[in-house]
Amino acid sequence: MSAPTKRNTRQRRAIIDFLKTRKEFISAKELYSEMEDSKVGLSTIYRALSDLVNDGDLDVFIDNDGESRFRLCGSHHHHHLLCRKCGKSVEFQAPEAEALAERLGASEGFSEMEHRLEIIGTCRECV
Amino acid sequence: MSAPTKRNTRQRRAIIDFLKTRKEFISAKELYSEMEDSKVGLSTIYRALSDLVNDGDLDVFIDNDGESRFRLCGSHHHHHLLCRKCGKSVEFQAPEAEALAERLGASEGFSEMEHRLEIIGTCRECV
DNA sequence: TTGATAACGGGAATCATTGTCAATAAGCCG
DNA sequence: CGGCTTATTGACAATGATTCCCGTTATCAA
Repeated sequence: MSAPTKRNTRQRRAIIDFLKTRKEFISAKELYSEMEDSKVGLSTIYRALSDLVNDGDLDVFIDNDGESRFRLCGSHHHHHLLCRKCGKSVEFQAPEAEALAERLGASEGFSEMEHRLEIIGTCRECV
Repeated sequence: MSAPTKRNTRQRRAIIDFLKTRKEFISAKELYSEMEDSKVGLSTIYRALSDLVNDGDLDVFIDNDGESRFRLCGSHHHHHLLCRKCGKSVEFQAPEAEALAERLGASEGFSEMEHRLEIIGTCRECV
């Protein structure tokens, strides 16, 4: 799955290793600062992330601030339930949502579906 | 649904009127150039779009270039299926999603649920 | 009509991302 | 083990969408 044409550099290894330890989505900048000990340049991080996305090894989505966030594929897909007042968030799996996405997309002739489901509510403490 | 605190200015009317004639999603810049004759400043367009989104009158999504694209909402709550390559979008209703959000939220002690579901895929033409 | 102030607009500022290019280091061959 | 070729790196500049700033203008309640 990884492209065979890329060289196996210290920087690229460091980035992949870091991503393996990381469950949640992370932005390029965050990766840069959390990896500062590894001495990897920001440009290199952007390039590596872009390559990994093209190779299908990373999931991406663009958040509400227009910033891309990345995560290694293959961790379990989940969604967020979050409180509109305190921001507390709970992760959950929703197999129904996976199926729904697949079915609805296919019915319109779409393929390779991804989806995002976000539920916003008021939590017990904030009512 | 529109906020009552906003003034009814020529510019805001022009933007809303333009959007009413427009079925597809449009970016702020495109709106700006297509509305040249109306002499509305770019800052004003960004502000108006942002207000309309906050009031729930506009749908937005961020395309693959990180650019926001806007369109007047229909009256019913709905979700979007969109093509990751050409940006074509299809609206759909998903009563299952409403029920899912309600049930999952309640099971964690949340109330007054809202939700957003977005399905991204590759459309027939872009495969 | 008038006064308070929300909205405007043009340009500067911001910030994520991409481009540039000289220096560096993988991977290969002998 | 060296030396060679060339992909990769990284510091910095450039880009481009969006937001900020602030003096001016327009709305609207009184």
